[in-house]
Amino acid sequence: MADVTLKDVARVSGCSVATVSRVLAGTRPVGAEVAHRVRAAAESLGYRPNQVARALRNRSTGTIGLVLPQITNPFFPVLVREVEHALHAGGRALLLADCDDDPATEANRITALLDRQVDALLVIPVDETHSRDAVALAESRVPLVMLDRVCGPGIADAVAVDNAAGVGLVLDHLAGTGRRRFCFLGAAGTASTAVERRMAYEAGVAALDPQAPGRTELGDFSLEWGRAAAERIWPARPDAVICGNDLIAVGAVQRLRQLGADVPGDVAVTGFDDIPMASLAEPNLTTVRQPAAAVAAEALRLLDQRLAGRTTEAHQFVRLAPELVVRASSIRRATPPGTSPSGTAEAHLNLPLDRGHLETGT
Amino acid sequence: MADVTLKDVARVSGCSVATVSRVLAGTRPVGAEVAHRVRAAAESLGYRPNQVARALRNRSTGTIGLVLPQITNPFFPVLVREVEHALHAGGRALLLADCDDDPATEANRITALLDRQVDALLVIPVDETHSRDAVALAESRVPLVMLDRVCGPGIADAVAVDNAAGVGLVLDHLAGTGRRRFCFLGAAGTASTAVERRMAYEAGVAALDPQAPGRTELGDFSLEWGRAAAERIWPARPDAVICGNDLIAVGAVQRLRQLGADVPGDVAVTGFDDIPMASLAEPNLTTVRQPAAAVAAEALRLLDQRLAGRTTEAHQFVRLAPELVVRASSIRRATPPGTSPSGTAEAHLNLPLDRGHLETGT
DNA sequence: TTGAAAGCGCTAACAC
DNA sequence: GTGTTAGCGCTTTCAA
Repeated sequence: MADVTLKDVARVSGCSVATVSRVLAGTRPVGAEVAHRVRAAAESLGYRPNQVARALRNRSTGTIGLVLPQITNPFFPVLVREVEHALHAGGRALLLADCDDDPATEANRITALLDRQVDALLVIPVDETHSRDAVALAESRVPLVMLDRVCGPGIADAVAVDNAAGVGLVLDHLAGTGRRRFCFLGAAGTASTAVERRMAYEAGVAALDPQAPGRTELGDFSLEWGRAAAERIWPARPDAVICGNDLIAVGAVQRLRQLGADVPGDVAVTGFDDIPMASLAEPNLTTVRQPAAAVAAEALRLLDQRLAGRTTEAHQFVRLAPELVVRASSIRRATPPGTSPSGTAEAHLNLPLDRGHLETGT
Repeated sequence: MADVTLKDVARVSGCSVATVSRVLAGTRPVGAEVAHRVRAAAESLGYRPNQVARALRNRSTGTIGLVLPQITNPFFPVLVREVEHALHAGGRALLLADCDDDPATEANRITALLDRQVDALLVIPVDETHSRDAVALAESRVPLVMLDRVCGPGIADAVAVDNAAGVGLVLDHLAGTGRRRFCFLGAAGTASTAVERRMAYEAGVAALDPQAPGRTELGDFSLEWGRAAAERIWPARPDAVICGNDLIAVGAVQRLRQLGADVPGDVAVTGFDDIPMASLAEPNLTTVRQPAAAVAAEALRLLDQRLAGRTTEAHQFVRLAPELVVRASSIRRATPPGTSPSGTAEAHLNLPLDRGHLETGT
């Protein structure tokens, strides 16, 4: 039962290892009768090709590495699932590496996977700048595609959601439902998602609310920080809190309510990503959905393209369109409360509601 | 820069591949001067041992497979993280397989990983009965440890939380805070966690509330099902809803509130696992915390023990103690509402509050 | 202490 | 069509 090799199958079926290999791989024509004998022998012996030997010989392990910042970040598991399924469906396997949100760890993980001769790498870079060198180095050794987050331009193929467009959708929606005092709770780091969302917000909000840039808090993509930031921002009495991701938004909603704010009556709160938690928060969170399955599929398509050999072509950067998911956290009630419960009504700006879109397309 | 082999290092340092191998592996004494030359050459060439070749020769890939039901189940990512970090710290790597909660897929994934010559397998079985054969087969080929969930007795080493003890903690807590009409929303399947929690509930609740067994709903470990089940159970006006996991509990709380129930005023709701979402739900969810880090560490300890050779010893089954985390969803308010808001006060049983514990220990 | 050589299991020339 | 054989890159006897 243990460790049946080609040689065993050859002996039992009375032919050479080469013939057996050919039958099993179907790589070259083989006599029908012999082929049958070989297959029968392989079957009865329970032969399973040793993938390590095959990998050494073929210079291909059939293994893809996925390097991500933190598997406990609730947006990533769905991405992992999509990637895993696609890979196994193609007879490949997934080596997973978790970087603990640390670029140094990320560099180590990447070299560890390269040492293991992965055929290609999928990387969600921890940081737009600090991940650059490790990613660039890896890209020179093996096909590599960044997904969800990216670092630097032209460093490798990449697929990500159009974060600017997503923020644009949020601003349109909030402005269109009468919100006028915006603020932003985002991540300070240089993860590309953090940067892009922050920049898009600044660019888009200027026309809507000139004071808004002064009401920006930057920390990290966590729930705890969302709570703390909400506390700092609330005295400015915004009527719309745009958050860099769903975790921040959920934390913000919790704290705002504790502070006596009515969400969405006094203040709308929006997130980004549409993690499972978003639809469970109280109130359900308006957010920007990332097309996770499409991101994974597109990343693998780019990878297969590189693996198929067109390795010299220029790097591709695919941007996928996000989708606004409007839920309770940003919806004006049919019967608005007569008085501003917090007693701090503010002057509102008057601006056209249908401002230009922010989407940048590809 | 690409593909420096032992032979290259040997040539540059002017000695044989055998010597180079010995220097780098430190496996046998080598002349100090030669050793130095070798190391310098390896360094300057950027030599990295090819793990695949090493694996073929050593009959060990340094790779561990982790097979789990669904990475999107929010309890698993933390387990994955712990396992991944422990493995990489030991110079090993993690092959991840996601079974889509399907035993047939699970069997395929397991053989795929075995074909890739994983040194050992960590398995969270999808199902107590349907996963059995595949796990048993795998266990005969390679060291294998089940974690979190188990299947069948004595099929392999296993480490899991003491689910019965956990349910006991919940029952004690609820009974001790005056709850008297219990009901249970659990999973119908034969995942071991589902079975053990269900059985423990039935065994433990009998003495507290003879009618309780009639108020049991069984479905699956999902939020959606938790919502539906809450709707079915509410007409019976329980004052305590014990759920098989946190997802069910969060769903139940949502629907109960929609139905006008006051949680925890009218009815306490408890979960199991303490996933991140539990502390975010409104109200925060009382639940049973699984010691995820300890589960992972213990599983790897058992694995290393097997890998170290004591392969003939009897299977070990380690049970880890859970911890009750009391949060708002089960706490009686300091000032209880004078009237039962739902207007359906029920007769309460009178039972001693300090019933015997359910814990079974190891 | 060092080198030559065998061989892990497989595939692909290259012969016949 | 089929067999023989040379490696893939590494570790480890076995000799020297």
